[in-house]
Amino acid sequence: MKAIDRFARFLSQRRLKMTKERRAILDDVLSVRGHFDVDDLLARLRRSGHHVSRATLYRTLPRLVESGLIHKVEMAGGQARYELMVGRHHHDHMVCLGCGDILEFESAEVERIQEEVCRRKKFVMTGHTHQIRGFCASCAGEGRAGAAPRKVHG
Amino acid sequence: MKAIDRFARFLSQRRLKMTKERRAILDDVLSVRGHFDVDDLLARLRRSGHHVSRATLYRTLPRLVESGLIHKVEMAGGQARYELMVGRHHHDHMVCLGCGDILEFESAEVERIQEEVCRRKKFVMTGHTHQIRGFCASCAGEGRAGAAPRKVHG
DNA sequence: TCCATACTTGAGACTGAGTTGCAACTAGAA
DNA sequence: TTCTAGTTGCAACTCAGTCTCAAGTATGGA
Repeated sequence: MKAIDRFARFLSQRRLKMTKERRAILDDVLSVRGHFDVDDLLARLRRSGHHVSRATLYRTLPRLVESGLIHKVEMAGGQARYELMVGRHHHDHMVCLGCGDILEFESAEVERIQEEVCRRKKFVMTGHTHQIRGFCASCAGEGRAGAAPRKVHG
Repeated sequence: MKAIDRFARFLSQRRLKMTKERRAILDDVLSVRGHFDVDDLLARLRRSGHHVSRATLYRTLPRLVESGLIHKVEMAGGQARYELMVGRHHHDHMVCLGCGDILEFESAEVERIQEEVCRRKKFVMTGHTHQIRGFCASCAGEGRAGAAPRKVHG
């Protein structure tokens, strides 16, 4: 089933509407690979001639997250990033403090341990965040002391 | 070695000064058990007659973190919490979306896997965040649908 | 003990990410 | 086509945290 149809179904199931703004946002999101933030998305939308307001974008992204089409990555410092989840399964992130790059990793074992921990404490898990911070191979190579953290778009 | 002496040494090693504000903040932090945020701390300081400004508190907390006396816990949504690390070692958190409670867990195995992952990708880890979100035993018990997330102090 | 000075402080302005109120607009069921 | 609940853009707002700057102070040295 195509992503747009999944979203349409998701919306109609809760009496929400498929507007041209929502369609434009989803189209754009589907065309990106890797991680993006609100500004990336907004800039790309404008470039492609769609004038979606920042407010609408902020209102739509949670819908896309709920529908399972994208995933929100909470970064330390409070700004969020997103990534497409269509055809992918859960993974966690390594964030480079040098170049801002995000690497992915997954570990069934970590998932298993988490579930075990929750069972032991009778905690009902609804989600988790597992992020490793540090320096990627190339940033570490050029000497991490010199690599000041910077925000990288795109 | 007492915490205050550790902090004094930490400060003098980098030509920073031990002021009465910093002493008051550390005193207060040492008296709390569990997790706290900036407002908790500020309120307690005022109650105990110390008038430390918000700005100073925000300036001092990173120093306490660097010195290893406390640890910063980045919460989803962007507000930070802190916890005393004196005499404790690393652990991660389970955050209850119902009552705001924070449970702790630790797993040497997860740490091991993380290191393995980093080695494989030649990533130099400087830190990590591993948070499980969900509902604690008592909030899950009373039916999680009804438990709206709320912010709890203390 | 006194001094010099680099480090600190408080107040308030500011920032950046995200949210909200509201009047005008619109998707989509009937 | 009509009706109405849901949606939009804008601008004002919130919230956590940062920054500026003038006034104050801890601390090593004379």
